Amino acid sequence: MKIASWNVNSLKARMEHVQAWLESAKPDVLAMQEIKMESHLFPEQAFQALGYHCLANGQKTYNGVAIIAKTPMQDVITQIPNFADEQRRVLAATIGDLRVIDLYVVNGQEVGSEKYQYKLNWLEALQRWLEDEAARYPNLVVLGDFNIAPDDRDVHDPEAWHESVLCSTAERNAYKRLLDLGLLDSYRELDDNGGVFSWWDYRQAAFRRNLGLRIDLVLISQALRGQLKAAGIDREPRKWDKPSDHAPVWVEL
DNA sequence: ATGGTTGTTGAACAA
Repeated sequence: MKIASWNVNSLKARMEHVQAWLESAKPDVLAMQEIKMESHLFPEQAFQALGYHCLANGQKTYNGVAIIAKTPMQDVITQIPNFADEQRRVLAATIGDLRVIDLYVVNGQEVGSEKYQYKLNWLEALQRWLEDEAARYPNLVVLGDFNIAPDDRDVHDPEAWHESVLCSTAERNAYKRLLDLGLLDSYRELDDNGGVFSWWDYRQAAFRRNLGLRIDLVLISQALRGQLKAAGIDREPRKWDKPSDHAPVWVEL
């Protein structure tokens, strides 16, 4: 079973890329972030034609997450419980014997900013929710755009990024607390090497120069560790014309 | 070099 995550940076702008990637990679589940459209505009029929069931949790202009899956989805949650938030950033569903939680973590803009504080508050609320989800669902997959590079191996220039947003100690500690719930970074389980990234800025030819960060992650619960066959980051779509700034990341269970 | 690029909405914001 192949499960993938992709920050598409506008599904309207990226629909052709997503369709092309689905036809080549053939994931059973794809969690998307930054669909940047309201739920009723989600192109459900086009995905159904490719054999996918659809769930969308969108809003106008910004944010928005969606999950498509080859089998039906149940027990859907579209917001972090007990956390007032206008922004559409989470989507959870049960798919077969898996609980899948799609996240578009707050970017945070700059350390010390209001948006950074919102990010830390959001991560704290996420932690409380995932404690419940982890207790309820042993077979848990938490994936998406985490907007946190877990450690310096995930950063092209750790000195330049030292204590800046996406790399700060407070963000990394919040990430570590998520792992303390019994979650594993599937990519790191199978590859210790640095220099492998999932996001490259559009500016300064960052992709060509591999000036990136690994901020798109697929976390799996320890109960699923024995089923982990492979994990990867597919750089190909980042080479296409008018790409998303993120690459799809995936696991095979 | 506080630059640069892209997407959405209509000059500014977010990433």
